Amino acid sequence: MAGTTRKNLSDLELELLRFLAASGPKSAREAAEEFGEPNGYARTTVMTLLERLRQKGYLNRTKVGGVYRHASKLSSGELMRNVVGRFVQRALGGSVSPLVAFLAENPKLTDAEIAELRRLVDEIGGSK
Amino acid sequence: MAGTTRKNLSDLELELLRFLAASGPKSAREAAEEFGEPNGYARTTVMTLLERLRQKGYLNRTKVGGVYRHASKLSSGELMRNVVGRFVQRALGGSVSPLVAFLAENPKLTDAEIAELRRLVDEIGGSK
DNA sequence: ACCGCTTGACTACAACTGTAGTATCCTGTG
DNA sequence: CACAGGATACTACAGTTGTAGTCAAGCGGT
Repeated sequence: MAGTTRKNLSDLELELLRFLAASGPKSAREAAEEFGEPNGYARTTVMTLLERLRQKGYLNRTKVGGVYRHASKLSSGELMRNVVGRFVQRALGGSVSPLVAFLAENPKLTDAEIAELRRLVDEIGGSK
Repeated sequence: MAGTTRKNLSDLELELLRFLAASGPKSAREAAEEFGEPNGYARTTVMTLLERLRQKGYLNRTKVGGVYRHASKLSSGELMRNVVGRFVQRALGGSVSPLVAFLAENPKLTDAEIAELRRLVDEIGGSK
């Protein structure tokens, strides 16, 4: 397996990583401006987070024109899968029922999501 | 709404709270034996956790026959909803798509869960 | 060659977590 | 009533997280 077991991410680290994964590689500067500022974090805070993410193995860093560029190793989708999977393990003890229950009670689903669920249900129902 | 915004739970705290919510009120002794021991935690560790949970407002404590009895304020179901909801906010930025995607890719669903999803889909589809 | 500005490294520090030892306080028993 | 034992409280300590300041190094201009 390709090292899916990286270190834990804190909430803030994850938020930044999600941003990076979604928006593509950023210099510290850009990250600070596009993520930090709007969220009220100082430049140095963002840099600390970037460094921690890097040390935890979530980022690739390459110097481009004298400036580092940080890119998430995981795509947005991979990251999300990872995060949800970890959550299901750690917080739900491996059971997905609470997810299903949550979706069932909280039907703020977009059309796409509904379609996805329908597809899922059909698929399972059909192949069974 | 009745104070849904309690303090954050750490992983371990949550694990213990899930146990309490699922198994009913326990004395520290029982919690240590039934939760701590099997998981390799010392008695005092469990007691620390109980106390932290109590301070965070998740437990009711009543002295019964000279011994405290700790009960989760939330039912198992409420707790799970709470936890999932918080996770969706904090870690997924409010989007449930990753949950749907996770379920779609990870179809280790029980029959009951599948039925629940089907019901959900039908319900939404129907009312639309 | 010097200077300011941009980047990045190092340092800081309190709160929270995981993990538990030690000290104290009841309560029943003799 | 004094003591043993269990129950509870107080204390500890290193690692993580949120949050950022300060210092130093490099580069682009004069």
